[in-house]
Amino acid sequence: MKQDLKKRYAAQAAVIKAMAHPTRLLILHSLKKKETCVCELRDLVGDDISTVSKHLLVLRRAGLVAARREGNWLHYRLTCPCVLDFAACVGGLKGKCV
Amino acid sequence: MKQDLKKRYAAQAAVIKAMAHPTRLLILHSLKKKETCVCELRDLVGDDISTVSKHLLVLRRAGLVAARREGNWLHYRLTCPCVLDFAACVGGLKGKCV
DNA sequence: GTTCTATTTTGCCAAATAGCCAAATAGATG
DNA sequence: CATCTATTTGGCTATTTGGCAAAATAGAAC
Repeated sequence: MKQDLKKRYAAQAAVIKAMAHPTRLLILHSLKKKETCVCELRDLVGDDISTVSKHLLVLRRAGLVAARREGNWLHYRLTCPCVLDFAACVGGLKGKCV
Repeated sequence: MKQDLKKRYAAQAAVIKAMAHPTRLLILHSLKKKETCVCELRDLVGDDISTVSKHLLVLRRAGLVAARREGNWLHYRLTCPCVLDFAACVGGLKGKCV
């Protein structure tokens, strides 16, 4: 495998991996509608808030979300809504393809 | 989180997770060009053939590839080329988005 | 300063993953 | 039948992940 190719696929895989969790997909879809603070996301997801925070860290590191502070709250937002078009494509994969 | 929603995101995440590895992305992109046997993929990837075989199992289970036997060889093919459009979008994520 | 609230970080554990090697399998061919 | 070839499976180890709970942090408000 050529080195530059290897690097490019590693970079792509890192982003895809960040999306590869049900909770994180839920968060991404929720953020598509509007900026949301962590506690609101915790209510939506239902996990411990520290767990939600870790998922947000994963998404932040991948460059998929960013945060904006407003008083005590951190408002998270999607940086690149286009990534969710993909999830829809993937949605009903089985059965549809050859 | 509503149950049906949870299930849908779990199903999507399973497919995305299958794509979330540099070697598997390489394999998928290679298969986009043409059907390929395992030994050819091993040469391309450079890992042990058993490792490549396991990656193919992951992709098969996700419904992303399928195999066709011809003599001694198994020819793998992409079942749903559309999934790769996404990888391109994800490629240069950092820097491009807000 | 202290206190309160939202969020992150740390520590821990169980489960999943990726890789190699060796052994097993499936089909072709002698 | 035995043998060869392509591929898969099983076993092992090292590493990563996801979850909770407790402790730490950052900023607002008193």
